[in-house]
Amino acid sequence: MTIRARFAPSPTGYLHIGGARTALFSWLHARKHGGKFVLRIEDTDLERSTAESVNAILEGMTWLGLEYDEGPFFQTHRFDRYREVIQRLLDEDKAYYCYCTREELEAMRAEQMARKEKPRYDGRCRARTTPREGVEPVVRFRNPADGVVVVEDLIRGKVVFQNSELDDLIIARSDGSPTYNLTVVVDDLDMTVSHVIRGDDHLNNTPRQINILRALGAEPPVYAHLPMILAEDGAKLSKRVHGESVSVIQYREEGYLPEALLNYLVRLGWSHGDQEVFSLEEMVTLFDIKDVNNSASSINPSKLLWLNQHYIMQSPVEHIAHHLSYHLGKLDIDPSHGPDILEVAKVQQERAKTLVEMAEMSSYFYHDFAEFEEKAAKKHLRPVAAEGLAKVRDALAALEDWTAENIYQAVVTASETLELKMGKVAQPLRVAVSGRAATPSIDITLYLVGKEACLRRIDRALDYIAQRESAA
RNA sequence: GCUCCUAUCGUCUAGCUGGUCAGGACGCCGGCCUCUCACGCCGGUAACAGGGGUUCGAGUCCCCUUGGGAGCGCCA
Repeated sequence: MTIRARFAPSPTGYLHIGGARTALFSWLHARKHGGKFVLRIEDTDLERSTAESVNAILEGMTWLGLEYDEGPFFQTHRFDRYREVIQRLLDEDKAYYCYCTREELEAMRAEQMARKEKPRYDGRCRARTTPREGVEPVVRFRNPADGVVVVEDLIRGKVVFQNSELDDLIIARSDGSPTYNLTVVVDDLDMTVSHVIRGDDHLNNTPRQINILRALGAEPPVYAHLPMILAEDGAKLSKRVHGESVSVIQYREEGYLPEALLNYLVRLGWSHGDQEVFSLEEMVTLFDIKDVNNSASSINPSKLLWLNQHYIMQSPVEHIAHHLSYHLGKLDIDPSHGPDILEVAKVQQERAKTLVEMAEMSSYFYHDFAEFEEKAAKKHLRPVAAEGLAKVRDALAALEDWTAENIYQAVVTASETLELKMGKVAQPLRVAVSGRAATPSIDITLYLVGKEACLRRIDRALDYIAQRESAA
């Protein structure tokens, strides 16, 4: 049997972190077994589905690199097929028309709740043979009244449901459109899906789907229900309370590498001994859906950040430069004017936790900064620093070859002649040239900023100190 | 309310068929390195939800309680 897994999001928003992990696990399962990964868009809810959401999901999948072998299939394109199946169930008396109005159903539920019973359809239209005037009927599936449904879940093990707990669910609305539980079953069947890997929240739907499947004379696929991903505060992830931080694309905008997010996600509910870092290839070979945990996990932003930094450090510099260029662009910086972006990326690789941070801390390489960081200037651009600064300035101005090595020598020589520790000269110099107290090593920093800009900025710092002195 | 799922450091987790000083990672704290920041290195912090069983022995198996989550829609 060839393995066929699928990811079936409904396009009612962007691709969120939980959906991304579900997609990843399903994708990994398919890849590991040399199977196929199918993408299906569950857009039968015409009210809430949007084309923008479809695009956002596809964009998210592409950015993560979770390419699909088939699809995207749209359920809205398959209505004829669903109608056919519904008709067949009706013909075989495995489904029936229900003429209850929404009001009646609501009243029934309210009564049941009042009696502390589980709200469920009581089957009052099961035996009805005549239509009701003025009511467009829905179609209900005739669920077996007794016996049990056993879900053999790859993650949960055997889960048993009593048929008596299940009611006759609606498979077609009064306008004839099919509902979720019907479309899922038909699609998984038609698309010969062998493994349904999805969120835990669907576990309770599974016995209903199995019953429909059996009524259709089919055998159920293999199920694997993934534990939920909770927000940092342990609450359910929601756009309303957690904002954009649940959107995959938002992570891209905030300077995360897709491989870091993927690595972070794969460790949520899954592990392989003590290993923390996994390349995509390793995930594919090491991942086993059976090893997935069964309890929910909360997302931990600081660990994601750590992984992101790890990947920024480990990646080839070209790869980082490519991403850095995107984020510099967002800051209105054109990296073609200024130092080689490869060199910038190289020196910043181990200092930035995100690419956004890297872009921000690299801006002074490309243009003069507006003003000195207040704290840095206060601490380092003091009158006592003026002499050292002036001395280095002259030494730097005299340099014929603007190389990191020569710059380093100039700084060392200046501090030695003044009998100062190197830091006493380097720190003011750093602030003068970059506007801030933390940069790559002083020689590289000056080298990348360039001779002309360095001298100009040192003069500016000297003016600043003089002004400060006269003000005092 | 009913049904289902679930429970190891703050967080992610290891702990296969019962015997470990309950391990790793992130974070946090301290130290080293050092021109700053960061990296790196060294060290520290911190957990088996509670209660019953089974057993010579339970984080591990069973039951109960409590906590958390999901579902109970003409949403998916």
